[in-house]
Amino acid sequence: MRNGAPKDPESFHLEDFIPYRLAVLAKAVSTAFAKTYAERFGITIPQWRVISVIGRAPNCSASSIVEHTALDKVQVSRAVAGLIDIGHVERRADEKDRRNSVLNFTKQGLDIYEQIVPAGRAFEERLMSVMSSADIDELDHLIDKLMSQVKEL
Amino acid sequence: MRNGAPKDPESFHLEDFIPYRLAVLAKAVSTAFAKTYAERFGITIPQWRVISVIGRAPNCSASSIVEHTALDKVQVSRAVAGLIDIGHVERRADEKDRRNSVLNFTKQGLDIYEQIVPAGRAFEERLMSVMSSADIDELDHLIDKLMSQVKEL
DNA sequence: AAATAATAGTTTCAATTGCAACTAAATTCA
DNA sequence: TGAATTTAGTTGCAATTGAAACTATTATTT
Repeated sequence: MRNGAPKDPESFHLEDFIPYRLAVLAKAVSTAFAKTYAERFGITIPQWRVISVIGRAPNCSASSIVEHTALDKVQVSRAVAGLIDIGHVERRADEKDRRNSVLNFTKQGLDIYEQIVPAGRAFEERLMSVMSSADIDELDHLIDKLMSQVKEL
Repeated sequence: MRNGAPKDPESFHLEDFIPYRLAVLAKAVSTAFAKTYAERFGITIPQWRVISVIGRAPNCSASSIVEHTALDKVQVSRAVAGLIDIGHVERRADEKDRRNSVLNFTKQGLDIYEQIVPAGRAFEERLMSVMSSADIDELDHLIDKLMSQVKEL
């Protein structure tokens, strides 16, 4: 085919279209992962992300969670509220700036965190077990590259 | 570190976690892509998928759309209903089996389809423009591999 | 042939989400 | 200082989504 020639619309295959393929893959991965903790720990995907950030950065604020989770402030607010409801997280006000919340695990929340992180690692390991370490490096690299490019569009 | 030694939960970085990275990337790509057609054509992501299938397979049924779009039958039903509402698609009953619908573009819908496919290709091209063709092959291969693996979990 | 089950697709209702408006606290500006 | 602005986070409301029940039609069983 001549270079740059228009292609027939009919020759467009959704299943080969990268945005579609990425969406389907990401959804399948998220769903499979959520199944490993949803019933077991009674938390949602946003709550999982929030827990992982509080674990790394105790005493953090809701806005620092926003920065580290690709969740917006409404999603974080609701995820945190849910975690407080079920007794995994406690919130106090920052005495230096009372607009900021200071978030930490309860004893129970810490316990969940310590189970959840190994479970996440185990899931990732099973997911990646079919890939060589060169594949994994390549995947990381491609995700980074696509992520920067999509921000340019 | 000793092989297989337990890692500190604190050393878990969400931003390096493949399921998270895939979810964030896929969402960014879908959102960026949707922006290129949402206002311009007034359609949603599921409707985009439905249009692309009807274009390839005129006279198709809703269930064949389900098979080709990773949408469930409720999503397809609603997407098709919306496309009928805005005059892009028409539905008749299959005379051989009146449970099946037979879906086709209206004249207007065909017109949209013929604009939308090149727009999709152009988006994909811009997205992939930073990647070598070896990268693209690798990406396709990695997506396939992950997709098969996730089904096993 | 009548009853039963299966298939295609739709609808209902509850839960989730997303946006905009809101409250409260801190900061800047006049 | 006091008024206006900005920042942190929450809430209300409308739109979207998801699961289960439902309708209509065809296929199967007895």
